[in-house]
Amino acid sequence: MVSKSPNPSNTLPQLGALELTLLKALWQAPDQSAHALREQLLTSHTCSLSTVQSTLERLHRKSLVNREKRGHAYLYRARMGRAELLGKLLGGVIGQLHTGSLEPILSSFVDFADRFDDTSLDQLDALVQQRLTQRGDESC
Amino acid sequence: MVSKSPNPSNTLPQLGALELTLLKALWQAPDQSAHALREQLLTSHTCSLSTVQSTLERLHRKSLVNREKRGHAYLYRARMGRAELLGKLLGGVIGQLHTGSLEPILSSFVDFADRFDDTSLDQLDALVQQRLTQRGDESC
DNA sequence: TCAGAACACCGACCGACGATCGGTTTTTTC
DNA sequence: GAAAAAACCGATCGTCGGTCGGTGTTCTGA
Repeated sequence: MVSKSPNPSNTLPQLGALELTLLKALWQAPDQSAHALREQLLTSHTCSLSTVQSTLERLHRKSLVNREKRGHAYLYRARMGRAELLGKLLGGVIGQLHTGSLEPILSSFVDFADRFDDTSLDQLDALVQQRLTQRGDESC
Repeated sequence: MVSKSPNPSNTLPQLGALELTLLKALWQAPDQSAHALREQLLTSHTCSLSTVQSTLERLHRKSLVNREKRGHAYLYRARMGRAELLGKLLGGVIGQLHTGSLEPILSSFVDFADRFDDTSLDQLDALVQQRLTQRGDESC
């Protein structure tokens, strides 16, 4: 097991810059080798193959990517989608600051959405309505 | 030297456990001294006064608390409310994973809210409606 | 079959950061 | 002026992400 309990469940491990870059690359094109990923990054970020491998290894330990041996190389693939990871990270941040009541959280988020652009509140409204309808269907 | 040159603007500084604890204490009762804060923490977390002071100093450097000299001691006060900080942190996480389009973000959040408990979607709906109405008022 | 290429694997180092503390200096206060 | 209290100044420790080189293992093609 990897736990070692360094984390009192207080904070979730931060994602580093390269980790994030690799995840994004894997979302764009799954099942890539370390070699391919490094090639793909060369325009924006140059580093050795070892670095890419180590970082992928770390992502694997964090259960953020799966890998499968193809020949003698690994093919990596993101374990969860962008939206799912975002949900997890949001949950982590919220967990740090929650008061028990959900209202301040929702309020903060509506606030955030409202500041984003002019149409975001309407989009949010639409999504909520859609979800409410959907829920109504399921419960009957 | 204290180095500085903090963030490559990639990730926002993580809040540590003690930092968070102190922040929460300051939200509950503003304008407290390091001494008072330490006293208040003794039940859950014992550490020296120096530790509390250093941590408050760090929060001050991060512009998360203001302080004012009262006698020979500082009185600390959170610079932003819980909801505001939460908004900032949400923005940070979202900034790491945004695709340009807002929709996946909103979707992730609705998803998160829906899983939280049975009433959260309705609460969210109410908040959105309220905000929409409010916005309509302002624009006229 | 065998040599070289490609890759995983291991360990090391660095810089940043949060937590922690002790010693020293400054400020209050009696 | 002396004692108490607090700020101030490092110093240490553990974790983490990024970085790399060396070594061993596995393919692959001539």
